[in-house]
Amino acid sequence: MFDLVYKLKYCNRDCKMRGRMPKEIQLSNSIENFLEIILELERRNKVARAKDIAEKLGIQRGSVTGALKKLEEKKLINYEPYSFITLTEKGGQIAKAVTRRHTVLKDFLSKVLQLEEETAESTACRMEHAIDESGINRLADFLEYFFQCPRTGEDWIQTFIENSQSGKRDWEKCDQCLDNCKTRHKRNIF
Amino acid sequence: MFDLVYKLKYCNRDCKMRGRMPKEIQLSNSIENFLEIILELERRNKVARAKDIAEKLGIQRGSVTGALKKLEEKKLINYEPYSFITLTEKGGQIAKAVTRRHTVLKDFLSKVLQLEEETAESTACRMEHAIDESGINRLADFLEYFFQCPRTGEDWIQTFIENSQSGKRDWEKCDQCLDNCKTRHKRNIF
DNA sequence: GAAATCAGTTAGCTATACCAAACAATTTTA
DNA sequence: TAAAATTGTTTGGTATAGCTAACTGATTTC
Repeated sequence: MFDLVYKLKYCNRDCKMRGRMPKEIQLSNSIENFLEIILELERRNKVARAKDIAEKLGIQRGSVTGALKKLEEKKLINYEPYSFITLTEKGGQIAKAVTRRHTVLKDFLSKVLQLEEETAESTACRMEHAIDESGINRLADFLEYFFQCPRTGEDWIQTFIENSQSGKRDWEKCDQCLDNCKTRHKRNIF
Repeated sequence: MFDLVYKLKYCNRDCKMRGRMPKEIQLSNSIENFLEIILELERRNKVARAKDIAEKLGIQRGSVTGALKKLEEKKLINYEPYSFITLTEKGGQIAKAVTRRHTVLKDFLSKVLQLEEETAESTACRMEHAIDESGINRLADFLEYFFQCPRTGEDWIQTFIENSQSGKRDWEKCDQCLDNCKTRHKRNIF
């Protein structure tokens, strides 16, 4: 029945809009957002409340009730009418994974690409549904290594930003720059 | 009427799922995908045909007709029933922008993060709708600078991948590594 | 402890984005 | 050029994800 989805090459495999995504395979962006926000509220207030979820997501309270029922059906939250809301084990795991994807992406956007705080935040929030675990793990590794390796890190970014703003490329200075790397590295070791 | 969308802070501003996105502000993922594929087909065959669009997107021919009508309404394509399909000026501009976002993201995923071809492709296809022009421009700058600067580029990536696979960090070798950078840089200049 | 307020639910509605299957137009080909 | 095959459209339907407004349950407050 969902054969087509798998027959496709490249992006189209996962690009199809949501109307009829096989449930057991992937959660919709909307559901991932719900879980993410419920986790946040749980951490802050022990339990999540429909009103706060609605506020955070910028949707009406009425829309929340429907979504909660769906989350309950999928056994992602503990919920019955008028009760408080908590994540199940399964729901918690997914919520944490989504949150991690968000954080890693935001770090890349703000710390490496130096996008503004708000832009990084909103972009990460949209991207977090688009990258899988292997991808996000690689990006996390990248970030870690990037800020540890003497060849990269803060000062590389500074030079990159300067260059990308001015458009100039001054390869005369590279020798000096590499020497500075060595100096900094020695300072960090001792 | 759409006030709520703008009042929200952080990600939620743009994270809301599609049912009622103000049309003049942003195109849906689905529409961006249509434009992208029509551009691709146009470049290959001069015009796009519903059948090929359906195939590329992995949807039924019937679903294409409906979408084409919407695209025509928005003046993004030239279309009337049973006609061939071409992009309007406006549609072409958007299609090119989407395609560029796709390409830049894919380059980052495959060339920097070294994700497999297919994973990079499908991830880029999902991410391309999530990043704005300023973000993609910065990422493009990043890629350009990353592969030009003697401190980064191919060999940095190789070391990063080795390190991220083995998990080991051998900061003893950094001096040698930085010297190698200088040597390579000299070779490239002369 | 009753009235008022706040929070959650329900009901009915809209828009997007798809599907399948029947049908119609266009091309191909025999 | 008529039948067959292909391509495009229409129709009626589903699922998601939201909306508003009326209503109901729970909690304050006086």
